[in-house]
Amino acid sequence: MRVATWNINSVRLRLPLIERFVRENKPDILCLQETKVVNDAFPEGAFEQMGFAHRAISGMKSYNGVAILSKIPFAETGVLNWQGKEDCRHIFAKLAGGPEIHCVYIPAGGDVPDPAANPKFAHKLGFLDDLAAYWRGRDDKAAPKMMLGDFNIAPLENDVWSHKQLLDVVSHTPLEVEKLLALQTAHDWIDAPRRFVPESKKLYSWWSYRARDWTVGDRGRRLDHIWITPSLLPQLQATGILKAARGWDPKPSDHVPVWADFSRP
DNA sequence: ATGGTAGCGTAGCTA
Repeated sequence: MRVATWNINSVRLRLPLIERFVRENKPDILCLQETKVVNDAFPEGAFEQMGFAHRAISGMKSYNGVAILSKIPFAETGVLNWQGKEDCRHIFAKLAGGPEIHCVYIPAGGDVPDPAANPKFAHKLGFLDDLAAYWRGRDDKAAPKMMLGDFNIAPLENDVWSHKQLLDVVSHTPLEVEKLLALQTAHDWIDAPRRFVPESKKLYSWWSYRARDWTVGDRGRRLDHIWITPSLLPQLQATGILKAARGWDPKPSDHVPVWADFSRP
């Protein structure tokens, strides 16, 4: 079973690229963030044709939006809200006879890394606190789950192109990294791609649009993550980050797909 | 220190 996550930055605009990814990489479960479309206008037919007969979507006008597209039936789906906002950032689906899958889009947090001066950064930190409290409060720690998506934080030194130069840049500040690690601890989450790529090696999933040439200097960040519970670790076979998708034509997302393969129990 | 690009939706917000 292959599970993938991709911040697609408009599901409607990026449909041809999604079709290419699905054709070439054959995910069984595809989690999307920043779909940027209300549910009524979500291109369900295109996903049906790609073989995703089971779909959980949560979208709003212009911003955010998450979706789980699946070839495997769901036993249950739901939407979760944090910080008192219904802003379409968290959707989950429990597979029939399989793990629970949480697709999350953590707020980006604006530009100023000070929660007193920047409400968007305060929202990001509060969202992380709420999510950690949710996972700390669940009493079924042993049940297999994964949480994946655009977390908008690159926690490790080699999750960014320059640790020193990004210490004051939202996405890599010590404050939000600390909150992300607290969230990780709250449910014993395992960082799946780092099981295969040592922390000493650079690993990115995002390259800014705001560069003339995204390949110059390889100034990336690992903002997109796949976390799994220890109960799923024995089934984890491989992970990958499809860097080539950053250069796909026409009009790529600034994020690339991250995937993980699991053996079926 | 600033601005750079992208998407939605058609101005300005968010990233």
